[in-house]
Amino acid sequence: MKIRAPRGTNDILPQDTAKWQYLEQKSKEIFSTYNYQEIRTPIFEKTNLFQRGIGEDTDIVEKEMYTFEDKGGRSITLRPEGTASVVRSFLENKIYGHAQPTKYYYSGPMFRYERPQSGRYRQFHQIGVEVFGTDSPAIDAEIISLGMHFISELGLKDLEVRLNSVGCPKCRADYKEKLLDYFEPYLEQLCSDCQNRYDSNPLRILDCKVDSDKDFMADAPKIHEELCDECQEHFSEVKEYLDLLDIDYQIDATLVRGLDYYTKTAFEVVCNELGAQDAVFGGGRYDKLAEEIGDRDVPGIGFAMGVERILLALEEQGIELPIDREIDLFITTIGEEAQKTAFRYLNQLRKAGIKVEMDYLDRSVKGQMKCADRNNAQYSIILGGNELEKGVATVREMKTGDQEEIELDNLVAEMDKRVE
RNA sequence: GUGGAUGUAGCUCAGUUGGUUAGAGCACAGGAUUGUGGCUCCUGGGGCCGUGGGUUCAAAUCCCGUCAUCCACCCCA
Repeated sequence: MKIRAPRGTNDILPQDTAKWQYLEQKSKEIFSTYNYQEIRTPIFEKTNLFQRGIGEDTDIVEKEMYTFEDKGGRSITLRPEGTASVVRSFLENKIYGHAQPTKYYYSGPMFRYERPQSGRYRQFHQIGVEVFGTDSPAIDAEIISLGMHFISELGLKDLEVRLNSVGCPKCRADYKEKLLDYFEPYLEQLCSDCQNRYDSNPLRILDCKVDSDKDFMADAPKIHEELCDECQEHFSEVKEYLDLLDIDYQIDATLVRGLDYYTKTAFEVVCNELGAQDAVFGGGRYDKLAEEIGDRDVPGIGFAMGVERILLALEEQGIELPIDREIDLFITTIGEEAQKTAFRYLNQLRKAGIKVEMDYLDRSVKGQMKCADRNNAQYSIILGGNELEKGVATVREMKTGDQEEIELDNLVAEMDKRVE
C-alpha cells in the first residue's frame, strides 16, 4: 500500500467510533446540565489570531502550527487549540453585549506539527469549555468540577487535580524578578535547557526534570506565595469552592502558563496510567486574552481535554463503555426465491425500525448462521423452500436455540413484539 | 527539532552461523452435519519479509539511505 494516512493522524474505525460517539454524547449531556451551550468555530483561522491568542514565543506558534497560504494570498492556520477561536467569535459577534456570563463548550479536531508519541498526535481531538464575563472564583471551581464530573462518569479512576495560580501581570512580573535573582548564582549549575529558560521563560525552570533534584531547587520562591492581594484572595477562594464540592487537589508550584494574558488559576488533571503525556485535561484563567485579541476587557476561563487521552486511559484501566453492538435479527435464506422474498421483508422490517441484516455473499446456511452469531443477532429468521411452501418463516432465538414458525403475513408485527 | 527501539499473512509473532517451494496461532472461507451459530476435527485462500540501494554464487537474515510506527526529550490535550 503506497498511500498512507499522514504521520500523526489516525483513522477512527467503526469499533472505535462507537466509543467516540458515546463520549461526545455523554459530554453534551453533562455540559448542558451545567448550562453550557455548544459553539462551533472554523477549523482554520487567520494565522495572526493564533500568533496573538497563544503567543509568539510559545512552541505552538514557533514550530507547531500547520500554516499555509490560501489562493488569495492569506496566511491561514489549522487551529492548534480552541480557545483563541472561541474568544475571537465571542468578540466578533459582540456577545459581550448580552447578559453574562457566557458558557460555551466545543469539540473537534486540533492540529499541531509535533513528533507523535503516546497520547500525542498531529491531528487530535479536544472537548473544551470556555466561560466569559465573570472572574468569580466559583466559576474556576465549577469548570474543574464539570470536567471531573464528566470523566468520572465515564469510570476513570486514579485522577489527580493539580492547582496553581500564576498571578496577574503585575505580581507575576515581581515574582519573575525574584526568581531570576534567586537562580542567578546557580546559573552555571543549571542544565543547558534551563540556561535558555532563564532568559525565555524562567518559570519553566521549576519543573525541569533534569534539575529537579538539585538542592537549590527546593528553596526557590513559589509563585503562589508571592501573589498580590487580589490574586491571593482569588486563589484562596477557588480552593474554598473546591473544598465545598469535596474535590481533592494538590497545589503544584511548577504548573505554569507562560504568557502575560494568562492569569490566576491554572490547573491540570492527570491520570497515572498515561505515561509521559498524562494530562487528561488542563486549563486556566485568561483575563487578559480578550484584550489581546480584540479591544475588550473580558475575563475568561476554560479547559480543554484530550479525547484520545481519555480513550487511552479508559483502555489502560480496562473500562468498557456501555456500547450496543447487537442487531435484532439476521435473515438466513436457502435458494434464490427465498433470497428475493427475504429481501422484501428485510426492507419492511427495517422500516419498522428493526435492526436487520442478511447475507450478500451466497454463503452456506451454516455460514449465514455463523454470520448471525458474529453480528450478535438476537433472532435469526430462516427462509427456505419448506417455509415458502407453508407461507411461514422459521424464527430462531439465538441464545436459547428455540425455534418457532411465524406466518409471513404477520412477520413484521410479530418480530416487532419480540425484539427489545 | 534531538535520542532510542521496531517494521515478516487481516491480527499477534516464529524464522538457527546468510542457503533452495517463508512458518505457527488467531481470524477468514469450505467441509465433517441432503437446510441451522457457539465446541471439536479436516481442508483451503491469503506474504514484492515497509521501501530504495549495496555486499554476496546466494539476503527476511549483513551494510547504508529512506519512510512509517512505538517510546522518551522539548512542549503540550
